[in-house]
Amino acid sequence: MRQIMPDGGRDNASAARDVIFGLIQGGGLEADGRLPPERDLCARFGISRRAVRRALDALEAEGLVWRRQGKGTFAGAPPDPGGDLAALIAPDTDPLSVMEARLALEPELAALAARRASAGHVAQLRALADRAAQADDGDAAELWDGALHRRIADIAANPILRASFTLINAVRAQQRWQHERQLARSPALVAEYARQHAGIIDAIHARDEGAARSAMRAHLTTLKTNLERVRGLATKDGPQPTPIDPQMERTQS
Amino acid sequence: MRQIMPDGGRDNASAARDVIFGLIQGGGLEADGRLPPERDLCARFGISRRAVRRALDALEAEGLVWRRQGKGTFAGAPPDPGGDLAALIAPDTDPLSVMEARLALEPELAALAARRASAGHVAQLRALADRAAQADDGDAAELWDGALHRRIADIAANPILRASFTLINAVRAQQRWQHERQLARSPALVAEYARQHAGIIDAIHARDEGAARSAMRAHLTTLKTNLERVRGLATKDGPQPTPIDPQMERTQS
DNA sequence: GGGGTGAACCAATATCGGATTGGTCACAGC
DNA sequence: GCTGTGACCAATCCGATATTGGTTCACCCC
Repeated sequence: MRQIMPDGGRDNASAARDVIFGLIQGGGLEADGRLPPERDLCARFGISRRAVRRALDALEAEGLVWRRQGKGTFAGAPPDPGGDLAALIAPDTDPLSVMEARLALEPELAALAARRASAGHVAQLRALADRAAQADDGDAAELWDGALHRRIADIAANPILRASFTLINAVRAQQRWQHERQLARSPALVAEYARQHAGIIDAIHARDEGAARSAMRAHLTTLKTNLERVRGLATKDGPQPTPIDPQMERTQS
Repeated sequence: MRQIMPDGGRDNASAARDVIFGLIQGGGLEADGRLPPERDLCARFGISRRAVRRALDALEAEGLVWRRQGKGTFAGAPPDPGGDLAALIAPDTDPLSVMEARLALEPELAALAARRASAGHVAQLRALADRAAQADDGDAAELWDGALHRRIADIAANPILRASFTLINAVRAQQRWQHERQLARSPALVAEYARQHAGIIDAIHARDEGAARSAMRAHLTTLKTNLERVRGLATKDGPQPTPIDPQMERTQS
């Protein structure tokens, strides 16, 4: 069998696309998502390299694979340039350091957003806050809450702080402690967060940098307190700022 | 002459430290800041490798060099793990956004440092501040100033904020505007900076988080003002610093 | 001519082995 | 005790070679 289809051209490429797509979804490839070299696929399917490349072009256009010269073709999304940094520092982090970082960054982002937000921006923020408030489960609430905070970071329009904020999110997404975060999202708290969101957005709308900063700080402090209460069943000694020691996490829990 | 000092031990290490320090400041090393391998230094000074390593330990503790197994010993700050990230966002940055980011981050880092600094840490900071104050040229001053700020970030002991701070430094090192930074380092200003450094360190020593935050903010505000003045001279049309976004810079406040 | 095939070539990456370099340890000497 | 010495380990670099995606070209077939 030299060819998938008895006769050439576009039919070969299209058929190859489907077969390769099956490979991807069927899991018939390396653990890292790598799929065979183009030349191997040529031989396997008995078609020209051009047809294989056309098939891969299609899959790439669909966002199903990504390719790198000299490296190979891989299934899934291309790797995130900043993700490796997050993975690098993630082992040294804990919920406290994340909240510290958010408390350092986000109030300033809110202040900058207050300085630079347009009317359209404010409307976008209100829409996001509404969705967060009306979300009926914790997952949805967290999704919209995250989108709101991210939008504020966007409006602040500082590339460096934006990248730092993204880094925090990447660390958070590195997910451990997801469970605690979920617990800190009871309906009563979601209502409280909604009020605080409104306050932040009002301050941004009023172009009041100081108020935006304070409101964001208060919001994050509330979040931090609730997070500590949920997981603080272990560390009972109050508001002690807790050293960032690797071993602190392994006690009692 | 087999030894720097006729008789061994700590004297050799200490003398070697000074000679190597001269190498660093005298610029007698490769363009990338690399200094000779430890074994070469042994041969050159006629002392044991242990003594050389002790000398390098001291320099490393001072933050003047960094070492990597298999790679070498280098003068200056350790390389940014997120350097590629910095290169990615560098095109979108300008001196204003850098100072914004520093103003957002470093006051919080100073506050955390005040919370967590040990007596030894404070001593290190004072030593670095002294060197910065006594530096006789702008390059040296910037070297020691950078080391001081970096050490504060280290003492803050928050991995995420540390990474963000490193990101800022990477963007700054991406160097354009080096010239402006140089101009903002006149002797009179260096003296002013020295006073402010002392104030920051005093606050850290006193464990006064609020004072440390304020002092750092004041210091950076001074820096920003001077930088803007220098830049204002270069671009005659006032401090208008290339808006990041068409609609953002209009508020004029 | 348009589309396809095959082959060659290019550029980026991986891989492998040997050399280099910082990190560490055991032992001897004072 | 501390210091010097040597040896070894682990991470890194360097060069040569192979692999891989990207590109171009001549050629063929409807």
